[in-house]
Amino acid sequence: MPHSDGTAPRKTRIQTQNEELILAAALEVFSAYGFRGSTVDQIATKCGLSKPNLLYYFRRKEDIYVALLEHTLTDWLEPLRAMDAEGDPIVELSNYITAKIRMSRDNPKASRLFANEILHGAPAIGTFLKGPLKELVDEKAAVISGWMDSGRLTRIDPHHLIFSIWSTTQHYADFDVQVNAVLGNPPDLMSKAEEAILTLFIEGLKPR
Amino acid sequence: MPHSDGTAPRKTRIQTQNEELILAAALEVFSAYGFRGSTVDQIATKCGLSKPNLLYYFRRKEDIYVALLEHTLTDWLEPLRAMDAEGDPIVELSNYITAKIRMSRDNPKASRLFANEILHGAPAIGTFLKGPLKELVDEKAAVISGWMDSGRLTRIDPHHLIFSIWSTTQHYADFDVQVNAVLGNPPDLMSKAEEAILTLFIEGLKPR
DNA sequence: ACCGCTCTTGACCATCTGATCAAGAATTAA
DNA sequence: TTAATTCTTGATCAGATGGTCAAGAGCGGT
Repeated sequence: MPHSDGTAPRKTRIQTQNEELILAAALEVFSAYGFRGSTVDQIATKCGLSKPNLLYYFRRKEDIYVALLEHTLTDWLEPLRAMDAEGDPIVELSNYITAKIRMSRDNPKASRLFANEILHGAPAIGTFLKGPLKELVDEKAAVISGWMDSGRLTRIDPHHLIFSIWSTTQHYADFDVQVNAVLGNPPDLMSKAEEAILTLFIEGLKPR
Repeated sequence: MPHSDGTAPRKTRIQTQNEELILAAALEVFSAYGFRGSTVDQIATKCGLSKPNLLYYFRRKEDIYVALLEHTLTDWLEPLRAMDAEGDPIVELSNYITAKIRMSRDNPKASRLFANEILHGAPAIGTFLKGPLKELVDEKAAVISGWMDSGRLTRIDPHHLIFSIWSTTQHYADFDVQVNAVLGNPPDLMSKAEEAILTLFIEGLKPR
C-alpha cells in the first residue's frame, strides 16, 4: 500500500504518473457510461494497466470516481470566480459566458461527468453543492444584483440568471448528441452557439 | 406468450393494467438510476410483481426502457408542435416556454429519463433524434425565422434559440438537486424560475 | 363443470464485476 | 551488491444481475 504512516503522503514518480493515467482513462469511461455503467476493467484496459494493478492505486471503484470529481471541480468553477464586481457588467458577463461555452467545447467530458453525477442525485458531491458551491454562487449573485441596482443591467433574479447561463452553455456538452442530430454535425457549431447565446443574454440584459 | 399470430395484438385487461404498472415503476427507477444503474428486481419490487412475472410482459430489461421512452416521447414534444406560425410571436414563445417549464415541474422524471438517455449517446432513440425530432425542430425554426424576418423578434439563430429554451427549462428538472442545494429548497422555486426565464427570453427578444 | 388460454412463481443458471491475495518482478536507497 | 520497498499480476472469490423454465394457479368462454 502506498505509504500510510500518518505524516507525509509523498508520492513516487510511478505513482503520480499512473494515477494521472488512471484519472484520464476514468474521465473517458465515467463520462460516457456513468458510474454504474462503467467497469473497472474498462478503465484498466484503457490505460494499459491490469485490474489488480489499478486497484493498487485506488482501492475501490468509487475512490477513482470521487478523486476524478474533486480533481476537476476546482477548474470547473474558475470562470465564475473570475467574475469581478469592479469590472463592467457587460464585459464581465460576456467573458463569463464565453469562458463557459469554451469549456463545453474543450472539455465536454468533464461537463458530462458532472451532469451525470447531479442527474443521479449528486451522491458523491452533495455536500460540496450545499457548501462551497452555494457560497460562491451566493457571492456572485450578490455582485450581479449590485450591478442591477445601479441600473447597468435589466433586473432578473440573479440566481436564476446564473442557472440559465450554466444550462445554455453546458447544454452543448451534455446534450451534444441531440444537438448534432438536429443540426447534422455542422463544422462551426460552437462559434454559432457562442454568438447566439451571447446575443440572447447580453442584448437581453442591456438596460433600455 | 401474449398473442403473436401476426394480426391483432389485442390485450387483456390484466395485460394493459400490468404494463401500465410496470412502466410507471420503470419511470421511477430508470429516471433515478439510469439504464445500467437500474435492476429488473427494483422495478419488479416497486410495482409489486415478481421478477419472472415482469419479464413475462417485457422479455428483456431493454424492452421496458424502450417502451417507456416511446411512451413519453410524443407528449414531450407536444408544446413545440403547438407553436403556431399564425399567432403572435411573443405570445407563442411565452406559451411555449411556460409549457416547457411546467413540464419540468410536473414531470421531472420524464425529463431526467431523456437527459440520461441523451447524455449516454442516445443509444435507444438516436434515429428518432435524427428523424422526427430534427424535422419538427427545423419546421419550427423556420417559423421563428419568419417572425424575425418580419421584424417582430430580435434576430438570433432560431435553432440555438430553441436549444436555449430547452436547456434553461429542463435544467430545473435535470439538475434539480444542484438547484435546490444552491437555493436551499425554497417553496416557490418554479414560479420564480418561470418569471426569470420569461423575462430573459421575452424581454430580450422584443425588438427595440 | 369443463377446457384452453393467460398469468404467476420458485428454483435455477450463466455471466459479469468489484475486490482480494499471495507471489514474483522492478525499483530505489544504502 | 544488497535489502527494503514499491509495483505488478494470475488466479480466485463472492455477490449481483439478467434471463430461463417447468409447473401450477387463475380466468373466461362454452
